[in-house]
Amino acid sequence: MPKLTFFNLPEMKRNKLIRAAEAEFSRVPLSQASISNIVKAAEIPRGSFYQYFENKEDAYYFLLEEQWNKRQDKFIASLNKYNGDIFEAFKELFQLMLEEKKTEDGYNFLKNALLNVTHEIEDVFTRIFDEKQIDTNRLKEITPLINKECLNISGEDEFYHIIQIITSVTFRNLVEKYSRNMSKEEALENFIIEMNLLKKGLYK
Amino acid sequence: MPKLTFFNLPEMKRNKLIRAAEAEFSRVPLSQASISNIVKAAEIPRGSFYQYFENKEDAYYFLLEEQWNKRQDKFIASLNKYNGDIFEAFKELFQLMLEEKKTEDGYNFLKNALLNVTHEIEDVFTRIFDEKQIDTNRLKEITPLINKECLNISGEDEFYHIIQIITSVTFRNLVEKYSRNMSKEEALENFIIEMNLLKKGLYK
DNA sequence: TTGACACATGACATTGTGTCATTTAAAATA
DNA sequence: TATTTTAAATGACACAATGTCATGTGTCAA
Repeated sequence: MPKLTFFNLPEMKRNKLIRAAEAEFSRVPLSQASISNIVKAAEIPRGSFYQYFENKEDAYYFLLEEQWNKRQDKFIASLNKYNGDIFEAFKELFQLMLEEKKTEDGYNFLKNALLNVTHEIEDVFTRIFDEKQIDTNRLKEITPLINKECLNISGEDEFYHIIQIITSVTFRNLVEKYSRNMSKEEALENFIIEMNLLKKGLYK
Repeated sequence: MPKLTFFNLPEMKRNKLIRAAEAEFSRVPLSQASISNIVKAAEIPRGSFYQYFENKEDAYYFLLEEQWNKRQDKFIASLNKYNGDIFEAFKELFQLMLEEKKTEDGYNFLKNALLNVTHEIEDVFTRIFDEKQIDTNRLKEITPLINKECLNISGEDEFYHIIQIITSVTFRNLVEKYSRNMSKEEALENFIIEMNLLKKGLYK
């Protein structure tokens, strides 16, 4: 997390810094991003950056989580909207991710994140469902919303694995969309085919 | 690919360099690995490294592909062994990957690869199945081996997606094994649960 | 013997990181 | 208001890494 001094910053200065960091992380993936570029764009001295953040990663994950939290909320809203149909909720989340326009700031930020998913980055995306991360998952909110009637599960344990499966497939479809520069329509079509396969089972 | 001079190197010198590179890429993930460390361990001058490789990445992907090709061969052998049962073949591949001992050189190399899967790295692991990569996929070998009788598919198109699904789930199980430091047994158990869910379908 | 060529070498310019002693500003206290 | 204390800002610096390039070395064919 950023240090206290960051949050105490006057809004204008903080926003300028955030925009500068976003621009740098949109230009190149985390590992190639440079603090020097960020401070140059934000017009702050190098030492100040370290007054606000531990390091590059600290700034990056702050931005990534901020972006992602918004979508988590929308996902939970979708679950409500579709009476707990988890497939429909994932489909809506997937579509939401496709909406990002190439011209918008967020597009390249997201693209760089997805094409360079370290385990830590994937964690940010999936921790909402992660049994093991008690403090950041939102299973208590999600689980009761879900309509388990239509899911083909025997025990509570299997439910967790179902989420894991849907998540990995959704995630890979998203990565592929960006790596292959697919159109919205093409990406959605592939996604739906795979979701239907998941539903009906791969085996006779 | 490494340059010609690399392959012309006397075997001893080349092996020493390979071992040095492997050691460095086992120590830290690609983005943090340093050429300086490699040349120090290999006892070659810095300029020589650039005589042999384009850069760090060039050396890395050479080693990664070398390691992975061996396992691809074993995967195809498994497919034969189980009369084209793709689930059994994937299970054997998964088990093979679990066999890596913590003490062995390969363990940390693999771990660093899996916990920092950029799109390029994932490509190395999955290109054997990739329709779009005509020169490196091995679908011509694999497809005829597969027993499609027991697969729940309507068209040829769906077959490709089935592979995609199994691959993503297998891959994530592998990543999780390393990120959570799971035992061989625990990892295998989870993997089997998810493969069975895939077979029977997630939906009633 | 000489010239051509491939390869080897390490110093160098450049770019980046994280730290720290010092300065500046703001807030608390007398 | 004057003084002290605390927090924040600043940029020079030490260190590490990258990729290049001018120069050196050795081999082989003419």
